[in-house]
Amino acid sequence: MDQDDIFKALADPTRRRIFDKLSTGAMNASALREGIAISQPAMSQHLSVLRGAGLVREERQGRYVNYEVNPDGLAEIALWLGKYRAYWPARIDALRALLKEMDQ
Amino acid sequence: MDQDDIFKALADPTRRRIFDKLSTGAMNASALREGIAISQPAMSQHLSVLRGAGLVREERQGRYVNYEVNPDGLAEIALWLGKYRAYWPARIDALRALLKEMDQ
DNA sequence: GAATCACATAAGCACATACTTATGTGATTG
DNA sequence: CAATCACATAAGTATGTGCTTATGTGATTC
Repeated sequence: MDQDDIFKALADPTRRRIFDKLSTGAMNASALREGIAISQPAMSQHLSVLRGAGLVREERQGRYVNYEVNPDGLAEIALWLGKYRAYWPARIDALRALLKEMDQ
Repeated sequence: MDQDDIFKALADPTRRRIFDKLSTGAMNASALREGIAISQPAMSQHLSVLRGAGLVREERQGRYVNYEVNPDGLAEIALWLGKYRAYWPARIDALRALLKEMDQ
């Protein structure tokens, strides 16, 4: 779950799409496949990579496996981004607005 | 300069290291090589990828080419991260503190 | 203006990665 | 308990990627 694993995991557009879908709510691997043209093994492999990177968590539920976003992975990216705050100012108003939103 | 280019660019640890070094201040390709065991062509190729992703800008200065961080690339990552703000709360205090710091 | 410097580009190669088909595994169902 | 379901893993393959050596290009220097 280091930065290398995280960036490598997110380098694949399909995995970003899977992660994005998961962000709308926890769901199992079969539900994740709906709307994404991908085979069952491919989905399983992608989820394994996302899990290894700490971007996703899983939980067995009977014969289903429920997946959900793991905030730790996102926090790691936030920390990486934070290192370069000296270069943010120009276009970062949107991000600042989001954080204000969170304060409510 | 889309998200795919950005994440692919950052997926390589050498490129993240180059970007990190550049974040300490603009410098030319030769200066960037110092302290990083990398050939001249390899450096040139990495810089080309970073530039294509919009993470870095270049400017000819005589026979040198000066490189600097391009804030647009970082802003793009911030926007990506912003989509998942619902999952931030747990560990995001550091980021929030950084933004407060910027307000000063 | 010939040599040199800073960097880019070309071509080739070793390795990584994302997919496929086939099969394995643990849990539920009839 | 046999069949089926949800998912994981294995093995093979095609493509991508990061490096190398060799060469090209534009600018400076002597």
